[in-house]
Amino acid sequence: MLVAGDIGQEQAVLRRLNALRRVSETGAAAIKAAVRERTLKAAAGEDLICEGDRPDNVRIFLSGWACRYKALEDGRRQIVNFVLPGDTCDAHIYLVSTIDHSIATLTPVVYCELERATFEKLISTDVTVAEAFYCETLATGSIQREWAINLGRRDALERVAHVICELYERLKVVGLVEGNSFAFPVTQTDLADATGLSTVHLNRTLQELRAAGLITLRDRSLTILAFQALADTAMFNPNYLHLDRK
Amino acid sequence: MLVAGDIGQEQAVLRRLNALRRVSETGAAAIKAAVRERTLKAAAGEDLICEGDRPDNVRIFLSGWACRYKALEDGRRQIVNFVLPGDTCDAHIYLVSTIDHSIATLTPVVYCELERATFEKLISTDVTVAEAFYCETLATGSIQREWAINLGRRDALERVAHVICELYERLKVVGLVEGNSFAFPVTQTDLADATGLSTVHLNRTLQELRAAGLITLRDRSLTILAFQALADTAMFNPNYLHLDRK
DNA sequence: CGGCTGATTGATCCCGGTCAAATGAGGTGG
DNA sequence: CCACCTCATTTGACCGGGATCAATCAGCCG
Repeated sequence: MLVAGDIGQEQAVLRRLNALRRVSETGAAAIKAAVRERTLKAAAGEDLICEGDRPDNVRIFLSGWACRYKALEDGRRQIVNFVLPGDTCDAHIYLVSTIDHSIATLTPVVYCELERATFEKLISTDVTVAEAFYCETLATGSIQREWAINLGRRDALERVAHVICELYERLKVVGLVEGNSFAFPVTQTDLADATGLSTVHLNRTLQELRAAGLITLRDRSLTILAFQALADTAMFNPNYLHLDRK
Repeated sequence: MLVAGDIGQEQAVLRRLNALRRVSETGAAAIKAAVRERTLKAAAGEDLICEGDRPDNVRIFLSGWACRYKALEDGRRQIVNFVLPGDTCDAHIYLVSTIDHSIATLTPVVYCELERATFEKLISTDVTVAEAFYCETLATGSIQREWAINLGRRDALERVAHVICELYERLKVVGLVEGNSFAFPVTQTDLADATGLSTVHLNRTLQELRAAGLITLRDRSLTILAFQALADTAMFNPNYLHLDRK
């Protein structure tokens, strides 16, 4: 139920890229064509690529959730970012010799892979396409910086609230928020790994957010009951997402 | 004393870019020429650009240290990265509409600013130049991800050790390590903000590293007494820096 | 029904934060 | 040369947020 129908899935990609930087008509057509060329599926809980691998293709996610993560030798794990429908993973990644993090699916996903030549052809067709993908890279970097302050300087309640606000904004751009609710297929273990908390404390923090009347979370569906209050407790400022929606 | 002589400062830039991805002869010449075009100086403790500003130029640092940081309304601050000689800040940044973080100098610095047109001309002269700057962007993103796991999943001792290992490797590439020592012009307050610790605890952690015989730090000079032991306690793996030195 | 995964709760502990003060190293003006 | 100020480092005492350990519970599947 998290995977939308196969037709029109490229809409998420266009919505996301257009929110970052407007793409021309011809550019949009080229993206659609490229995306349709090689569409793949993966089940939940699969590693699409692992730290240490040689980089291969650029991946564009059409539906479902994934995450980027890094692990320490002793098993500690940090999710460094979520990958949502419409997100592009690592444009130009083929320029480096090894991958520095892993990407795992959290749900069944539909995505497309573009080989280097295909991707380079795509961005050379139209300067607005090249710029949009560049903005995607810049925005991903910006999110990563925000996560640094989230992990380094916010306390547990602020941290969890912040991640929820971010996901809400990012999902809204690609049309996956209805009212103030969205599918939230993330395990508490995953959310703990994303916020740098233990699962026990994450659970208690979620309960605190619920008790404060800020969110509802059950059956993998999250509802924000009071967005502004949630954003205030998180000190959330959406600028860093670079989604210039009017 | 932290600012090297004005002649040949572009060496750091070339050394760094070449470590990321080899640049052609003509590309190197173009970079040198562009860097010489507009060289600026700034004192220690200045903000070169602030969160919320409109992006202006691409900056390439020739000497001195700076940092990128983000701050919360209540004054909490997180340094999200250090900027070292040879580093380029935000290639293509002019594509987004507002800057999401600030850059402050930690020492007097010499850097150059390239306007959009100049930068675009530079990367269009030679594909190896464009690719090298792309790799710089990718490497910066990779470092940011490593910092996420550092802040989220390593304890104080591991964290501080890790940052030191990273700085050692990055400085070595640009020739700023002599033996196992390098200039370390970072205040304990700054280092605390980089590691997400309080200054008090950072101080105690440094003492622990000293007591373990891993480092020496005085008069703004840091010596690594036992690199492998330090890397082991940090669980440091340099792959994420993407410095493919032989 | 048994087994599995994920959510929840309780009890205890400790890493690292906070508060407060002392020490030291320039830097400056009289 | 000294008094004084500022900024960085260091130390001591105490506290609390969040980790850890250990069950229990709930839903789902074969």
